[in-house]
Amino acid sequence: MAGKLQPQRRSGCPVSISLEILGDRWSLLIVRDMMVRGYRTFREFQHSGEGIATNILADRLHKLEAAGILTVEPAADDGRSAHYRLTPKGIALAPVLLELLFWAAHHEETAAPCEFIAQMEQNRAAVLAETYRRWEQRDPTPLIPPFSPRANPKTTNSPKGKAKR
Amino acid sequence: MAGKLQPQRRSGCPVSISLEILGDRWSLLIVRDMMVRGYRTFREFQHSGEGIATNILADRLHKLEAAGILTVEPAADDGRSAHYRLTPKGIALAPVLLELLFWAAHHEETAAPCEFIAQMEQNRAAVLAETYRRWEQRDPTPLIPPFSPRANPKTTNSPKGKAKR
DNA sequence: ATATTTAACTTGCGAAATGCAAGTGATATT
DNA sequence: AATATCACTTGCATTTCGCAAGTTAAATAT
Repeated sequence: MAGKLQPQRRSGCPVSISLEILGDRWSLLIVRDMMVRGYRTFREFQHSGEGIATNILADRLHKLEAAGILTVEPAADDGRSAHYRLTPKGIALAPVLLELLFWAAHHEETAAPCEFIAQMEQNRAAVLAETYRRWEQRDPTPLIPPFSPRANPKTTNSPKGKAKR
Repeated sequence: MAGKLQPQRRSGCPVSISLEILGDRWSLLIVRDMMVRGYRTFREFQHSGEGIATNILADRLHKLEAAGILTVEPAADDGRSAHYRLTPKGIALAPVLLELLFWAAHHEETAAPCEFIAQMEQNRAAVLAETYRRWEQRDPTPLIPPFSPRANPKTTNSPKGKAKR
């Protein structure tokens, strides 16, 4: 509800502005989940592997919505659930995510197979086109399977804890 | 001196790893200063417009060095000063910065002239090649002039304050 | 019809990061 | 010899983060 508007920018530099909106450890990860994995619900983000806390997740979803990067609407089939979706402004982050992917794949030890990365790098345009198609057609099948399936077993409010009382 | 090694990764996803290293409001801005403006000294980063606090700047420079993104060496001509320089891993962030630049230029109100942006988008490869050449040859002339020259007049430890006593 | 789950949050709280102003020490300049 | 500059560091108040637990409404099971 609180449509908090940005108080002021520290400069007019586009890079600086990007970082004011997206410069934290979680925002782009949520965008990744929506973009390449087809995630749409709070629950899916929560269990996507990196173990984001629920309060932080709620906060980031609000901020991304306020920034015009995603929208929310109640799920048609389940009154409890909501569906988050990238806006055109949100899906336009695809090239940024792709370059971050390539950079880390080359310079850090990641779970991404080199061969797979090389293939994507040679077909950059096709990968982006397919990403865009999936978004346009609301195709929720994952573009890329999650690397390293069981990365962080511990999750806040683990369903394992079976509500003691 | 404290070469602090990353304790552990939250997942093997390259995007996630990128964000663990670069996911804050300042790190990529320092990389931008080095890459496109040719900045090399603490002082230049400090006065680059966005008003980073000196303790944060020192911290980020250490972390970027620890991550292998930049190196430091004492300045040849001035014993007080140090020169920071991007490593190959650091200059490889050029495509990421470029995409962040394009994204904000299209979707936010920035100080970047549309015409200028359009030209860069059409010559992406050339822009990257020139960026790389400048780095390789240690050419410090700015690739892009700072947008919005006088953005944030207030700076920590402003030199205006003329050391009262 | 009632009890139990489930989805999506919110709240409380200690720990860590951030931002600001001032201070320090080693050069360099006047 | 005195002063200015560079690259930090320190102290401290404020903000954000991360974790665990609690809440509300809607769906499902009994």
